[in-house]
Amino acid sequence: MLLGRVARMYYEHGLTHQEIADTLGVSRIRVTRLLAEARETGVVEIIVHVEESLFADDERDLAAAFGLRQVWISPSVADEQKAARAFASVGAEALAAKLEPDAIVALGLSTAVALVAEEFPEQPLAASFVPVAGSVSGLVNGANPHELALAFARRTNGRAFHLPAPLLAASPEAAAASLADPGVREVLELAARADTLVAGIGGTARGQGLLLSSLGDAERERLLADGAVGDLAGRFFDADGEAVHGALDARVVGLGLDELRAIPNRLGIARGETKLAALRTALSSGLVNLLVTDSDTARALLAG
Amino acid sequence: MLLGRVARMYYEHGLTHQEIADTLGVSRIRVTRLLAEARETGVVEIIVHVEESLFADDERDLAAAFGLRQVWISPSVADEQKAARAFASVGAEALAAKLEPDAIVALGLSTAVALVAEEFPEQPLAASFVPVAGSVSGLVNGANPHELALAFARRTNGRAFHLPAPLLAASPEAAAASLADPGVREVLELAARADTLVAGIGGTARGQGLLLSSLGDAERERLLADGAVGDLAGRFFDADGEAVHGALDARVVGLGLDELRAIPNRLGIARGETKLAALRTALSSGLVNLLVTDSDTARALLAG
DNA sequence: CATTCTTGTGAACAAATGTACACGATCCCC
DNA sequence: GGGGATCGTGTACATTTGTTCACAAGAATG
Repeated sequence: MLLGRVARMYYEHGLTHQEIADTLGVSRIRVTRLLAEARETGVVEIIVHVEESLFADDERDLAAAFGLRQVWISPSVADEQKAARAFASVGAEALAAKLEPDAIVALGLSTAVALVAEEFPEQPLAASFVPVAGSVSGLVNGANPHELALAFARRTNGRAFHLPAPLLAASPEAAAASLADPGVREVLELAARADTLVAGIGGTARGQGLLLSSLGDAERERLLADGAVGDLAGRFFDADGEAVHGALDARVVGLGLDELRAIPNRLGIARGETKLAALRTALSSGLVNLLVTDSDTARALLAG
Repeated sequence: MLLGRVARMYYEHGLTHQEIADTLGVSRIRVTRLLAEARETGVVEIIVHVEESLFADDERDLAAAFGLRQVWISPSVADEQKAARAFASVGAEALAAKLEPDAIVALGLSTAVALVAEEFPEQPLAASFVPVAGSVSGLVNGANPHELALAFARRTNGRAFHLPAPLLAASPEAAAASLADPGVREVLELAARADTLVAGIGGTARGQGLLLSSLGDAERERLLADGAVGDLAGRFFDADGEAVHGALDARVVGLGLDELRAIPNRLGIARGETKLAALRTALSSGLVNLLVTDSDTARALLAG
């Protein structure tokens, strides 16, 4: 149990890596790595005894300003990688707080939610994770709803459902055919009965989000012309938070905006300047009633 | 609650001091200090989940070799200050493990025990701490039995007893007079009924320990001539672990060696090459049955 | 009111920690 | 048995952390 000895020498007796290496007859670098391992595996547990959250003020203000049930804010830092991880871990905390055992969780496709899945603590919850829309083809590094469901299910010892359909069908007819499939119907009906929705909120800037980047410029222009300001789980909405019905919308295989809105807990996960407009609308129109964002975005929302 | 925010940003989100300083608008150095404070005050708690102790093998071997009930070993490091603190904290752990609520603890004078007192965790035990011998005059930085008792009592919300007498009286007659004092008698009788004795073990090298260093060279030579190899709580013993009766012994105001030996838990706290001979005798003759030492001393004892 | 002490601060430096890279061993899959 | 991937390792370096020092503001003391 070298790991444990090293961990105790370091954390309980305050020896340096070098001193530990000397007494144990191993290299310093090995001690460094053992300590990292000890932290990762939970042999070393670090607890911060603070009830209040990091940005309690802003969280309260934001909830009040937009009539949200609860808000979680992660610290913004220059280092994008760190900011992303912090954001994801706050997202995981938020979801964990809202999740009861045996809950049904509806998942929108989103890279943000994918990161949350990676940070989600391992705990037996026996929840069901259900995609609200089909999958994107090609390489999308784990952001497909189905993969999200799998990742969450693995961590919570829960069940993952698969929606065997594309997010965007080739034509409205193809979408209708997909929706008529009993397997697809069944899963979407389950998603519609979810207790909690977890979804990213997308903006309309070029290349934003998985859905938009899979479209051509022409289709994007069309969306903007129809008044789209952002999307929630693959469904675009306008400045009033109402669905943008059109050629694109008819090709999406997934729950509609009204069905999403009928889910009691709707956790929106988004940050960044490019998402501001979409966020404002989604928040003020009640598309989501729970929010995870970062401190910069929070301040921008409060300032606006 | 700046402290808590800093602690969470650092330990939960992994930001660096500098990043935290930037987001919070304070200097980096201040963040460093807040984090140190958070650890000290217990806002941040670090737990190492390891059952087995650091030197489990040596502890078992040492206990077997000398017929001890239990042994605790602290890591030896080159940095003397760190080694001393590690030693003290292991000593504190050992004592804490043996201490039941309302226990009576007899305390020998010893700088080692003084360090243990400083590291002793704050916990309500309501124990009684009783000196087994009188006090040394002059500046002895907290190692006087009386001060030890106070330090322990403060940390455990317990009671400290005072033995109003010198450790070493000017003459055997003066010692006898001290011992005849009802206040002194009472406290010593209480000490004799203690559940646990905590004492350092002294060697006979020049300048060693509080008692020896207060003696002249002539008296020291006399002791050696009488066969003394070390002392326990102010009482010198010979190679058989038997009391060295003589001029010096008659001047000590405190429990005798036989009275000390009658205490059920006898925790000896000592480390270092200069203590080896005294330790060997104390251990093999059963003067103590519980031992706290460091890994170097432990190995030397096992090798010998 | 002057003055001593304490307390808190940051700059500059020293020390400790973490990371990128290169090397060698081992395991696996053909 | 030959590549090729993977793992564990240490060196050299970059980054982060902690410590020392000097200074300034405020509190306690004369």
